[in-house]
Amino acid sequence: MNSVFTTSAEENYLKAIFKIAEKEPGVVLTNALAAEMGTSAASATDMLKRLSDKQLVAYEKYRGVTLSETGNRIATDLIRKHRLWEVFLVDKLGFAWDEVHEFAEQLEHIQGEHLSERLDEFLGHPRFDPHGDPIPDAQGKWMRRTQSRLLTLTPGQRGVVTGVDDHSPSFLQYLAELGLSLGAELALIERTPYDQSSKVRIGEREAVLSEKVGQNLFVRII
Amino acid sequence: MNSVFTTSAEENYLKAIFKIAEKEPGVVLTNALAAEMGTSAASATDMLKRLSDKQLVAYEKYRGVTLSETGNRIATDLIRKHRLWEVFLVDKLGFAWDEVHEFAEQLEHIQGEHLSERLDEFLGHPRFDPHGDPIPDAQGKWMRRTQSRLLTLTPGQRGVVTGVDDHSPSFLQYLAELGLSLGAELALIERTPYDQSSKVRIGEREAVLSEKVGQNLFVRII
DNA sequence: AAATATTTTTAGTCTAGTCTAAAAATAAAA
DNA sequence: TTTTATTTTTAGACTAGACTAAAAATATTT
Repeated sequence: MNSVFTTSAEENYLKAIFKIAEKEPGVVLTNALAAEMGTSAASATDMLKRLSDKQLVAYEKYRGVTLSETGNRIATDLIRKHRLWEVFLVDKLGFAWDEVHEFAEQLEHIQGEHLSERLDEFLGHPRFDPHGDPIPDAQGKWMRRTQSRLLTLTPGQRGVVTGVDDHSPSFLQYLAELGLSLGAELALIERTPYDQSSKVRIGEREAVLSEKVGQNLFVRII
Repeated sequence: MNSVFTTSAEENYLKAIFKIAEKEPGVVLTNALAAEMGTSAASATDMLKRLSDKQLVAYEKYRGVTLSETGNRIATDLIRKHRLWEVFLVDKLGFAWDEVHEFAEQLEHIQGEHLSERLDEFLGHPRFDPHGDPIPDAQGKWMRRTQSRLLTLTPGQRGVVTGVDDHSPSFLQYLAELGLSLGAELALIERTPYDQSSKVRIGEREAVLSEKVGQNLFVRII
């Protein structure tokens, strides 16, 4: 349906623009894009010209870039495929949630008719990936959800883990060791004013979580 | 385990060399390789130098090329992954046997630890792909099988469809319409001496199959 | 064995995507 | 508002993988 041929490199830039604009709405600057991609600003400028020629972005020299309608659609579809493949890798192949990103990074670029529809169907139309991130539907619509950072809980409140804001394998592994996978329940016992660390109960166990963890862990308050 | 980084382009050449050598054992000539790859002889020569530098092939100017131990291992592993993904696409995602080649052609290049082991496990260690081609095991060992071309049957003999020697979508679709999927039974009623066409019974139906079909359809005689 | 045909390699060019260094534009400070 | 700092773009070069045209090597005929 999308009629524009895109290379993997172009697709990765589109995703990066989407990701930056998601956190910081508005125009995306060349340097921010280069940093996100881990390349030089010169390379980013080069690519922005290509993407602009293909009408995938609105780009004004020195002023920054935004995704076009088509560019947005492609980026959304990539994220959809990335997250569907992650569900496949975890639910069906049995990988841990910290092992799947690199695979999905490759799998999201697989081209062809009906692949994501069939995959989505096979997986039972999952709405969230193994890290709790929402999976846009086939029309590119996003599921909205109310979740809070652990840091915003007050002592006595309880929550269910719904997602993370840091996808690094080390953080994900640490959480898994603590028993804090998606769906796990925790209760905030107290917060230390000095360093904003959170003492929590996880099932039978107690643990002290740093401010950094409190910042990067999402829960639904129950 | 393989420690040699290979690009998708290099991998496709290794597969092509393997494929040619499989049909016509011995040294593979540059022109044959170029034809198989759909490129020019100059491009093939270029790539042979690269593959030779990486010790993936034994290449002698003007004399042709053979796969090294490592090259053979990589090609075998690609075929393994290709065929495992085809099983996934047909058995799990519900694609038809004529729709999966292009997807698998991309999926076979996905890199990462343990992916094919996990996929193989998930699929129940299949020994043949949806076209009846054998899937080498994790050690690169091939399953050998006794099968005959339909053309070699004599009237009265019965067989089970075990594979095809032509993977084109049009042939595969035609077979599917005839009810000749993998595992289907047929009986040879008669063979016309004039054009070597085969009149067969498939369940309740009868069909006349051309010499070309008889040449490209494998059966196990029962 | 010489002439001709075929195959293969070399030489030179192209594109996508990367880089560094230098130039130009914009933003911030004096 | 002029100077300084920062950001962005341009210029030029590199690599992988492709191409065409020409040259060289091998194979086939006569």
